[in-house]
Amino acid sequence: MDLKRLSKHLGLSQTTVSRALNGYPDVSAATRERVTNAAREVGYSPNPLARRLAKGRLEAVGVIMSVGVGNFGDPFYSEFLAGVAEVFHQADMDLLVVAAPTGEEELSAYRRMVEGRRVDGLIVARTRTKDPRINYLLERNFPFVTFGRSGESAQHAFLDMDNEAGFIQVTERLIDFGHSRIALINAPEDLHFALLRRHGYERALRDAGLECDPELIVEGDRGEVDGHRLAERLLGLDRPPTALLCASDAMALGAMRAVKECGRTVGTDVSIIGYDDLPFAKYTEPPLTTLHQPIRPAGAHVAEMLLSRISGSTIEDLQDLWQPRLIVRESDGICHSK
Amino acid sequence: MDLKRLSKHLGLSQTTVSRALNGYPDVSAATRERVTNAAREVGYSPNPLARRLAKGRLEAVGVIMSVGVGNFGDPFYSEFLAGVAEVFHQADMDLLVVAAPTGEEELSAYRRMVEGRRVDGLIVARTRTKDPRINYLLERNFPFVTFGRSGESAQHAFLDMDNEAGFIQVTERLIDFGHSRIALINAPEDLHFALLRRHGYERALRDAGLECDPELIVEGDRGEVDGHRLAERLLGLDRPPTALLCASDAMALGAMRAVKECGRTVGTDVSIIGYDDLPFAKYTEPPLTTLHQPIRPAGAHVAEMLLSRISGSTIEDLQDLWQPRLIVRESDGICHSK
DNA sequence: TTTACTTCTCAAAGCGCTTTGGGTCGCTAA
DNA sequence: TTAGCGACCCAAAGCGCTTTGAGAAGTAAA
Repeated sequence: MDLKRLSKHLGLSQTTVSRALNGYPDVSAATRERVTNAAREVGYSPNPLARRLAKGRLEAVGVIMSVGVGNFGDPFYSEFLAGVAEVFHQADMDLLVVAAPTGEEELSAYRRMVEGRRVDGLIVARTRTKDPRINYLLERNFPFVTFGRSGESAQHAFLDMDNEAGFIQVTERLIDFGHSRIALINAPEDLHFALLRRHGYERALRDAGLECDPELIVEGDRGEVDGHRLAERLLGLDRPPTALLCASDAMALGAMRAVKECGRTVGTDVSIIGYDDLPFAKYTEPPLTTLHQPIRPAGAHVAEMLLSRISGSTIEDLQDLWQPRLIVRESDGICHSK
Repeated sequence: MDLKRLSKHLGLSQTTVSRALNGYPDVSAATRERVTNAAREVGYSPNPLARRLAKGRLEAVGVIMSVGVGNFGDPFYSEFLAGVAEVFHQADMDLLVVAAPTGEEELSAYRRMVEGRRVDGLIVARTRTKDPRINYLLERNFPFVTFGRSGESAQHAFLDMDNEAGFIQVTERLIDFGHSRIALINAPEDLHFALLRRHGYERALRDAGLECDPELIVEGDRGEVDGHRLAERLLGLDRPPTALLCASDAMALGAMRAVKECGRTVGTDVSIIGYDDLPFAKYTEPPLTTLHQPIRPAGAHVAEMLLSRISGSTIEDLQDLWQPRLIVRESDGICHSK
């Protein structure tokens, strides 16, 4: 059923029916009522394509997942998208998602979205310090908000976890436990959050007057596997660390294995702290101390920010920092080495 | 830049330019060349809205994630969507995703998609035996393909893992190890795959002439938590099981904890087998024996199936069953109880 | 020279909405 | 009585494409 037939059926013009349905004030209450009822009865709903074409708004937003090869098990997007999707659904906006591997192809996916006029705005996650996607969007002056800051954060809307504060907190915790050789098993530092985490780590170390041994800072991107590999290497050092700060629970899990394999015990001999608070973290042995971040709510919040960005809010009002929450379990503790 | 301006610029009609760009045979090679070049130069790309409106095709498909509360950490959709999204991106189709909790609201999300003419087809995952979404789509005769079978599988396109075969295999494996009291910690059985897994389990038991004790079949839906709770209960039975077959790695992880808590050791005293082969499964203690299913490729395949369904393929040609792959690690073994 | 095709191009009619820019009608105020 | 003003309603012009139905030009056959 389309507008034409509906209006014919009602003996009214398309104009009037359209305006009645869209809440314009220049139609009488009686007419509006009649129209609304009829519309409901015959199950009329406007063709969104036609509506959008006429209005010149897309009523759609997009998110481009940057997928790696085989980083299965990363629950991030599941949760994040759930939050995002729900908000846009409420707002009657379409959410387009595409998956592209980081790199040239990724950028072309962005171009397709903006130059192909498919969406009114974009969400970008997994931000990098030097992020070509952000530069691109900035220079096209296209509405977007990021989850995570970047090198250009001042110029765009974002929600981010306060990674620096989080890592200051956990590093201080380890220092308080008496650890002085604390290693950082970080994510690749082109990811901006990883950089900030290192800053937090170094800052806490410096503030406590501790040496900041570059040998103790390593990075990798393959979760458990790299966590294991890197921890192994660290523990083999002449002066091995007594605590391992990991950029993710997955890495922490790999690190745990490495610790056990060289005959020491996690929590007493060497402390481990993760990040993410994945459900399995409660069930590792020992249960993993970690930092919690509410991904789903974050997704929802980013979505809301984009909505208000699109409707004209200024960037300054759209820059939020959330605090991660420390979840104390049993994988860390007092330093027993001399 | 729009068609009108481009064609004016070229001194041609919109018709010709349009047809040149869309590969119609009735335009001379020279003209086509001229048009294509000009289009590239000025960066022309057709407005998808207008195109779709004119063609009467939406060039979009949708997937509705059924999100529960707080089932964070479920990497399923991350992987699945990555596969799906990539295929549709290649095919130049938009992928719409919405998230809705199971129930009435979920169904209305489906209605919005089909009656609101937003997509040409849908993908439905996490199918249930009696699945109102499937019934709805069936009765509207709307193109869709599911990941997972349902009570109505005969009537729709699907890709599914052969859950029954998978569970026959692992159950037989445990039987071969000498286990006779094997428990099944299942997902809620309204999820069709859970039902099929039980069938496989029961079938293997019967074929081996073993008793099929209903006391040993339990279900839950909260991953680690329920795995732990249910295993605890099972181990407290008068005649406790010596093997726990779990519907997911998450549950298996919870179950492992329960086993250890009551002082027995996983793999020798009680065998545990999971399902999913999440990355952490390699790093549990002991490493978890499990069934692997390739989610990302599955997503991609489902997407391709939908594409061919939309372009007219018959349902019979679109019903595939993939075999899960057994990953043997160390959480199961010979039964040592008398 | 016609006739009959090809080959290439185009004007115009949609697709299903929204919006602009008037109208018409009945009332009040002058 | 008439101008002026709300309150309602409508015809028509887009939005930016695709597609239909035909026309013009050139070529080959008769």
